[in-house]
Amino acid sequence: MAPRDPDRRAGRATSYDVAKLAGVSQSAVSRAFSPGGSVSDETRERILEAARSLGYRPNAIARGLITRRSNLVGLILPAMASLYYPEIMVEITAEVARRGARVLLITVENPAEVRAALEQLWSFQVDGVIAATAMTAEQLEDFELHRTPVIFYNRAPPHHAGNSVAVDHADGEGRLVDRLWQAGHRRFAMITGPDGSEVAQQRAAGARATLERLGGCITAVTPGDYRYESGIEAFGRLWAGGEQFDVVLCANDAMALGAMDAARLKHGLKVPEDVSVAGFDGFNAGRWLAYQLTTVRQPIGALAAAAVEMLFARIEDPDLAPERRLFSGEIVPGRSARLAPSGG
Amino acid sequence: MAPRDPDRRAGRATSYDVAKLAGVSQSAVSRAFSPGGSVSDETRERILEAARSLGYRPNAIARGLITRRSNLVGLILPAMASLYYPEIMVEITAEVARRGARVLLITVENPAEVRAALEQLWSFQVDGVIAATAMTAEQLEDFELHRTPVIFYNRAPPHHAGNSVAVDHADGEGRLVDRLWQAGHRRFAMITGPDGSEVAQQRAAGARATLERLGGCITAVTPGDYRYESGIEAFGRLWAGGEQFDVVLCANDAMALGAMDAARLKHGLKVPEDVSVAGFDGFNAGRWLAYQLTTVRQPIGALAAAAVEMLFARIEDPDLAPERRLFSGEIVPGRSARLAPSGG
DNA sequence: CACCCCCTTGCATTCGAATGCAACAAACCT
DNA sequence: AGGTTTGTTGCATTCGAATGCAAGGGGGTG
Repeated sequence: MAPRDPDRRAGRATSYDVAKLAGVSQSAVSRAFSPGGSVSDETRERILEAARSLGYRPNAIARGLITRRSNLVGLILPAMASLYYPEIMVEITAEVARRGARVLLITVENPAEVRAALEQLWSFQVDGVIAATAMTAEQLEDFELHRTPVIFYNRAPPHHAGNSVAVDHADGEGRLVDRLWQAGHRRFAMITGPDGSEVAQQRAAGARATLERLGGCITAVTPGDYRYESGIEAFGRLWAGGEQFDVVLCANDAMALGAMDAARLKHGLKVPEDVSVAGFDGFNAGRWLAYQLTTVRQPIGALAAAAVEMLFARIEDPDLAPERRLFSGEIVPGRSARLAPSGG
Repeated sequence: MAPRDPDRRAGRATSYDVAKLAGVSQSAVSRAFSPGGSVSDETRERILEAARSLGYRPNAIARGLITRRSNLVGLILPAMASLYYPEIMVEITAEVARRGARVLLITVENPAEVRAALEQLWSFQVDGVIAATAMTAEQLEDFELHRTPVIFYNRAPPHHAGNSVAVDHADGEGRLVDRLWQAGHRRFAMITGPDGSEVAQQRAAGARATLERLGGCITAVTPGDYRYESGIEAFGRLWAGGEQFDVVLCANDAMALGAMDAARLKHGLKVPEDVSVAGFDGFNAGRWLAYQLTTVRQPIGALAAAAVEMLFARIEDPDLAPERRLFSGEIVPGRSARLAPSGG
C-alpha cells in the first residue's frame, strides 16, 4: 500500500486524483477526456472542473501504451538541409500540430547516423516518419515490419515503390533551360552537387536532356557541395578552365549566390551582361536586392502539407497503396539571367 | 486469455517474446537492457541474441511510464527565429541526442500558442524544456509545480530568477559602438526591433549607454521587424527623415543586409564610404562577399551546449539553484563599417 | 403497471517494462 | 562439513489511462 509518494508526484495529478475529487471512477475521467466517450454532460462538467482545479492533463505516455498510438511523428533531416531549408521544418511541425500530433526531431550529420536515429524512433513508437535522408533497403524493410508508414521528402525510396513527395527536379531544370535557351543562351556551364546526390543528378539530367533536344551543349561541369563557399570556388574553377559559357546552372541557390559573388566581385564580370547565373530552390536570400536570382522555386508549403497528409492517411489506414506525389517547380525570373517570356 | 493479436503487433516484439525465446523471465530481459542490471554475462548474451533475432527494441513509452523519465526534451522556438537561426536547432538536437534523449519540437507563430504548446509538452511528460519564447509568470509557475526544469534561451525569465543562457546583448552592442566611435563614427542612426522585443531593447540600451558615456548622440531611430525587407524599409525612412548619420546600427543581421542593399541599390550610396552599417548575430549570409557585414557574433554553439548542459544538470538534480549564464558576443569586423583595432 | 431499451457508470483488465523482494545456487570462509 | 556471503534469477507489483463487459437507472411504450 502507501501507494503514492506525494513528493515525487508534485504537480502531476492523475486520473485517479481527478476521479476522487469529482466523486466518480477513473474510467469516467478517461471517458470525459476522450472525444465520443460515454458520459453525461453533467458528469463531464464536474470532471472537467475537478481536472482544472488540479491542473490535470492526460498522460500521453500512458495513453500511448494502451492505444498503441504515440501521437508522435518522427522527422529526420540532414543537418545541412535543415540549415538551408528551415521552412521545411517549420511547415511540417505546424502541419503535424494541426492534426494533434507532435514532431520528434532528429538531425543527422551523415548517413551512418540514420541507423541509430531509426532505432530511437522505433523505441518511441512513432506513428509515422517523414525522412529527408537516404535509407538502405534493409532500413526500409524495417518500416514494413513495424507497419509504420514513412514518407520520403524530395527523394525516391530505394529499391521500392514507397511513398514520397518531391519536386520534379528534372522537369523544373528542363523548363528553366528551355527558357534560358529561348532568351539566347547557348553555352551552358554547370555547378553540380556532390557525388551521390540524387537530387543534383536529377537536376543535371533534366538540363542535359533538354539541351540535347535543343541541340545545345554543356561546355564545362564542376561539382560543389551545396554551400555558398563552394559556389565561389566552383565558379573560380570554371573560369580558370578557359571554356566559354554564357550561363552557369547551379544545383542550388546557395551555390548560385556564391557563383554570382565570385563572378562580380572576384572576376569583375557583370551579371547577367557577361555571364548569367541560375539556381534551384527559391530560397529567401535569392530574392534579396543584391541578387535577384533567376531560379526554380520549390513549393515548400505544398510539399510539406502533402507529406503530412499522406503520412496521416497511412497512419489511419496502413493498407493504402504507396504513392509518389510529384510537384512542379515554379520558374522565378530574376535579374541574374534573362528568360524568354513564359508564353514562348 | 487470447492475449496477443499477432496481426496488430506485427514486428513489435516485447520483452516477453524475447524472454520466451531466450528461456528466461521478462525481468531478466529488462535487466539485460538496463546498464548495471544484475545479469550474468552468459544470460545477457543469450538475451541479446534472442532480442536481435526478433528485432526487439525496448519500448520507450512503457519504460517512461514506470521510470517517470520520458527522455524527451521540449524545444519551443518561435517560427521566425527558427527561420533565421536554424543552427540553434541543429546544435541543440545534436547535443540532446548525445545525452541519449530526443527533442520534441514545437514552433509557435505567436505568443498565444505557447499555452497550447506547454499543455502538449506536459502531457508528453517531457523531462525538461528549452524555450526561446516569452512566457507568462503563470506559465512559469507551472514548471515549478511540475518540477520540470526550463532553460530560457536568449531571454530572461519573467518575474523570477530562473535559468537562462544568453548573449550579453547590451555589452556586445556597447563594445561595437565603442569601436565604431574610435574609428571616427559620430552620428548614429538605429533600426531597432519590434515593440516589446526584449532582446532588441537590450541591444539598443547598450548602444545608448555607451554613446552617453562617450558623449555621442543618436540622430534617428526607426523600428523594424527583424526581416530583411523591413531593413530596406527602415533605411528608407531614416534617409527620408533628413537627419544626418554616418552609421546605422541594426538590431539584427537580416535587417542590416536589407539596409545595406537599400543604401547601395536604392539610394546610390557607398557602404561604408557614405554610410556604415552594422548588425548583430553573426549569421552566415553576413559573411558573403557581397556584404561582409560588421557585426557581433553570438557564440551559438556555446549557447546551445550550455543550455543543454544546464538542463540535464537540473533534470538529474531538480534542486540546483537557478542560474543565468551570460556569454560575450564576438565583434566581427567586416567591410560594412570600419572599426578601430581591438587593442584601442 | 410491466417490459424493454438506451444511456451512464463502475469494475476489472490491459498495454510493456522496471524493480523490491525473496529464493536459490555457487563459492568462500573457518 | 557447516555457515555465510555474493551473485543471479523469477515473482509480483507498479506506472496512468483506455476499454469490454455488466450492472444500474431513467424514460418510453404497449
